[in-house]
Amino acid sequence: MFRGVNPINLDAKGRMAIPARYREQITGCCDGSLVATIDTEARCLLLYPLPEWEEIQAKIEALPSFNPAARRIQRLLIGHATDLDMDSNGRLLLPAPLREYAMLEKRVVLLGQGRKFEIWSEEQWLDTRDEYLQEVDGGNELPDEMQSLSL
Amino acid sequence: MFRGVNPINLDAKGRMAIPARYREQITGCCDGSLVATIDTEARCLLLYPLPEWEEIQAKIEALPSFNPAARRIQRLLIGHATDLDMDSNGRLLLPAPLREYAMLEKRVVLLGQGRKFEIWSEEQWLDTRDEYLQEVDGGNELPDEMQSLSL
DNA sequence: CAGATTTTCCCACATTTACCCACAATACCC
DNA sequence: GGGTATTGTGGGTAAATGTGGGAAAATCTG
Repeated sequence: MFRGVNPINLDAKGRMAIPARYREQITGCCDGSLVATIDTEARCLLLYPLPEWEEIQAKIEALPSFNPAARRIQRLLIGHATDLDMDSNGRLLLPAPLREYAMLEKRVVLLGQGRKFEIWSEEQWLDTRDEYLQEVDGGNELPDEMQSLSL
Repeated sequence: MFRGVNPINLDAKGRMAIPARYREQITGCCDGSLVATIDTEARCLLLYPLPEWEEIQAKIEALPSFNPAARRIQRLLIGHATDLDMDSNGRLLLPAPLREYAMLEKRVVLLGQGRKFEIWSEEQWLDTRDEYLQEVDGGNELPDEMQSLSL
C-alpha cells in the first residue's frame, strides 16, 4: 500500500532517489525491480513493482487485438513500459523518453497510489491538483460506490 | 470516539503535541500510528488512526480507475495520505506539503470528529465556524436523516 | 579492430532528519 | 501555599538520507 506526496529533485543524470520509507517495501515485494510506463490520461508516469505490472500487462495483452481502442492501449502502455532497478543508493534512472513525456526536469513529485506510484513534474502536479480541488463534486456524475463513501 | 476542540501551537520544526487526554486512546487503538491526508472540501487536514485509514483507502482504491471523478478522489486523498508516528513526547511531525495545504503556521486547532480528527489553522477554523453559524438552516435542504434528529 | 563515447555501477561527502534528553510551565494534590 | 507529577517546548547529536562525482565496463563508430 503506497501513499503520500514526496517532493524529489532529479540529479543531472536524471536519477530519482526513492524516499527511504518506501525502500524496504520495494525490496521486499520485488527486490528493487520496477516498471515505469506512461499514464495515457495525464502527462505523468506510472511506476509499478514488477509483479504488479506483469499482472496488468497480461490483462492488457488479453484484450482483443483487432479492436482499435485496445490496440491503442497496448501500444501506448506496453510500448512505453520500461524495466528499472534501484541502484545501491536507492535511486532510479528514469530514461530520457519517459522524462520527456512527463516533462520532468528537476523538481518532481512522487505520489503513492496504492499498488503503484505516479511521477509528476512538480509544476504539472500542482496545476492538476488545483484543478481537482476546484471541481465541484456535483459536476461529474459520481459512481454509485462513491455516493455511500463516508470519510 | 474523539471529540472536542484543542488549540495547539506548532513548534519551529512543524511538530504538534497531541493533547494528553487522547494519547492513551491513540496508543491503544493503533500504537501511535496515524495517517494524515487533506480534506478536499476545506483547507484542513484529516487525521486517522492507521486501521481506520486502511479501511478507507481500500474502498477508495476499489473505485473504477477510468472514471474521472474516482481518479480525482484517489489522487487527492491517497496521494496526500502520509503515515505519521507519535514521538516519545506524544508529538506528530506534520510534513511540509500538508502544512502548506492547510496553511498551518503556528496556532492550529485539533478538532475531534468521531473516528478521526481534523487539523485547522486557528484563523481558518474561526472564519469557517462563523460562516457556519451565520448560515440559516432553512437555506439548505436537510437530508431526510436529519429531519428526525433530536438533540 | 581500435578508439572514443556513453552508460552503469559504486563510493564518499554534506546535509537533513529523526530521535532523545533536559528544562520550563502548568495543573493537581496534599 | 508549597511540593510533586504531568504536560508542553526547545534544542543537540548521531544516524541515515540525498547528492555528486569518478572509474570501469560496455557499446558504437570509423
